Amino acid sequence: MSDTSTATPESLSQTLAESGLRSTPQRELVFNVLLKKRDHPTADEVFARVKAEMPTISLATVYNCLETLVQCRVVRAVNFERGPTRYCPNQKPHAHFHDESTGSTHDIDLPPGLLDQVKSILPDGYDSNSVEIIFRGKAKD
Amino acid sequence: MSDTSTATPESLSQTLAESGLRSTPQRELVFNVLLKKRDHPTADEVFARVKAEMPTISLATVYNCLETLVQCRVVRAVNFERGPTRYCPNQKPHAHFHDESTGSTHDIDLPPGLLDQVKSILPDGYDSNSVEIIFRGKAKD
DNA sequence: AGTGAGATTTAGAATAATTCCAATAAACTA
DNA sequence: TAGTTTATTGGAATTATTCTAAATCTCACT
Ligand SMILES: [Mn+2]
Ligand SMILES: [Mn+2]
Ligand SMILES: [Zn+2]
Ligand SMILES: [Zn+2]
Repeated sequence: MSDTSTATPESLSQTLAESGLRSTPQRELVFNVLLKKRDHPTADEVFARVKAEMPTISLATVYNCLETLVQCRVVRAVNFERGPTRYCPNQKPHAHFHDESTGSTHDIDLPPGLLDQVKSILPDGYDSNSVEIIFRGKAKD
Repeated sequence: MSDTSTATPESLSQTLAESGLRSTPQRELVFNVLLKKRDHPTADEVFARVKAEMPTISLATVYNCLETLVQCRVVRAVNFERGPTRYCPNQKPHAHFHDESTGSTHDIDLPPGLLDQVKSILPDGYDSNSVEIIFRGKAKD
């Protein structure tokens, strides 16, 4: 059973190509680091993880790569409070749960139809192409 | 018919007092400016509007007042993308619609029960005390 | 009314995250 | 392989916000 929720490493170079962008070791590594530990890291955290494998990479490049991955829609940028942007490789539509006691962020699967249901509250004249749902609270564990 | 969705100017000093804080001309004015034009201004925008009436106020004070109003829960801080925090005096539970073509933000009323319905998707062990819903798209007008 | 304690405001310095820039390097194309 | 375009890099610049320390204000108490 293959995971359709995220692009696989092999498919990244294809996705990049489809956008007229090149596959580079930096882009591949940044993406792999996001896939490996899905804790919604900041750019700085991605930088630290990536540097362990590619010590010469620069922070500017990490920002560039993340931006590129977001443009290609293989990664989502998440902002739920002032503070560094966080990055998420989960391609499946999902909500975010921000645990206020630990500071950690969890993905919450959405039951089919929920997004449409939520979109249906929009008055006439509002045409939405994306819905973001953010929970805040405390999670067991 | 009184508007129960936002605190009235008179009630602010009471709300402040309940939190052990003082009512000051700066706090009152910052709050009134938010009530007067509900376009989710940034701190800088609030500063500009407030300065028109109180030319000696400082930006630091505007930040301080906004922070105070958020603590007292008479104002909501809104962050849906990297970029300056925006401030909203609508106390009623509501969603935000971010119009990508104009950059403007609209409040969307929530039908009763919707928040509970959305909260009900949370798996066991997740205890949420707030839900935020953000739409992105284009609005007529 | 006068005094002192604590709260608030203020200007400017400091910080954090991100973006910009101009030079180098790498990748693709012909 | 030469030429062209795209990507990476380190450092400077920018933006939004927070911090700091001094001045001012408010309130409670006399
Ligand atoms: Mn970051
Ligand atoms: Mn601002
Ligand atoms: Zn996520
Ligand atoms: Zn609002």
